[in-house]
Amino acid sequence: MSHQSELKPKQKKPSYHHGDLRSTLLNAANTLLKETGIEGLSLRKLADKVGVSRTAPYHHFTDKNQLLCAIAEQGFVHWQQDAEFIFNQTELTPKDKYREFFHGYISYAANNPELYDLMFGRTIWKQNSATNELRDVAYPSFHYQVKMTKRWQDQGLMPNGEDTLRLSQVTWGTMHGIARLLIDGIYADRSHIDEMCDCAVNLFTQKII
Amino acid sequence: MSHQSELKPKQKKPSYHHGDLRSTLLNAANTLLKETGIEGLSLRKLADKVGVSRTAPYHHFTDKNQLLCAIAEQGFVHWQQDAEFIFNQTELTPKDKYREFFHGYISYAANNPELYDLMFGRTIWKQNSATNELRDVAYPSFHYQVKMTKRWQDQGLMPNGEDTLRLSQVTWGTMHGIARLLIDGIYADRSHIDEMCDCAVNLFTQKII
DNA sequence: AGCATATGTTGACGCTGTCAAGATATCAAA
DNA sequence: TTTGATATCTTGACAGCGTCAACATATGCT
Repeated sequence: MSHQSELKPKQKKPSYHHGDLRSTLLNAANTLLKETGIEGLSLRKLADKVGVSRTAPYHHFTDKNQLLCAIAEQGFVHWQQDAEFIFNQTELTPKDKYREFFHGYISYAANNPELYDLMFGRTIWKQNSATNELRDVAYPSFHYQVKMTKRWQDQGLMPNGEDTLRLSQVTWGTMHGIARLLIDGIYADRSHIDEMCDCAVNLFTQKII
Repeated sequence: MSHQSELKPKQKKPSYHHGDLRSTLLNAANTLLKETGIEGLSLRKLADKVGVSRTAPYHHFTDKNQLLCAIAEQGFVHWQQDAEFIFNQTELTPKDKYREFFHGYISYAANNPELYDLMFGRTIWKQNSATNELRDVAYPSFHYQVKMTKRWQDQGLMPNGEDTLRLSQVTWGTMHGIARLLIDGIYADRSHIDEMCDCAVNLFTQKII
């Protein structure tokens, strides 16, 4: 109560109401997530860090789950932007674009392990706990990947004989699997990222191009 | 105290000491894991189910983590046996063997989602929380996979140009990724398992064989 | 001005993992 | 066979967690 003034920097007059608690919580949650991982992220610590009482967040997120979904939502937006930026590079050959995309995906995961874990992990997706808002952002990202796979097939970069959806699931599965092996530290090391990516790209793309 | 006799079936005389608590706990934990997942598996529920007090398990496992590692350990033993059984099938061609192995891996994951999640998930591996006993069982399983990849290369089934370790990481990554997508219900459905596996096998194996 | 609503607070509950201290059984040595 | 060490199991306690209920205060509309 008395120490609140110190903890709300951008507020001229310390007031009972925070004013911008939702986004402040989201930002702090992102930081806390990076530092301590999903397991270490508790609503109480978060509220404490922001300087509000433990139950204040419940006026902005019905659930801990909703908070996690909101963080993941932001992650998907960024991720989608990154992907589109690469696909819009006009000076790259299709193969180089795909290689870039593959490396970018793995790098994103390796550089934001906890966020990746949240976005693509079981905490959210298992047991249908993803919010509708999250689905609305995430599903188009998934579809976008399928669309690009179709294009790669049309361009002759990837085998035309395979069903597009299956091929997309397999190539995405590969990126996802490598990302997870790296993040979880299972028999894969960060120093091998480039070699692993190149190896995968070689396997998936036709020799001709 | 008075109800203990009912809860220890294979014990003639109900006694203060359980007699075989460690393995009883492991069995019950496996069941509980299947039913409720890692998140739902608590030491207290487990102890209650077995009919002992909440802290009794601590005389057999220093930690919840140690219990989880012990369960995963059993999983790896079974998993390794399954893999070896396939590799020892003499009447199959190398490609069919590989296909069988791939399908087997994914099926194992799909049929034992919670166990797979424990064996290959971040709960255990992240932050170096795996016990030495678990490593002693798991690492050889990983190496075995590399050994088999080398053989597939020698047989001309997989491209010889790629580094064996990288190739092994990529193919395993693919299986792991597909397994995770299935388990976590992310844009992959159980009904597509066979098609996805076949697609991946096609991509990884040479057309000639 | 007054009232509904949004947003903040403390108190409480049951769940969790785990430590400490005490109870009881088992086993080896005297 | 008695004794004492050790293994095993017990209850009590603590802090941390998510979350509900009840209450307090600020904001905004009529």
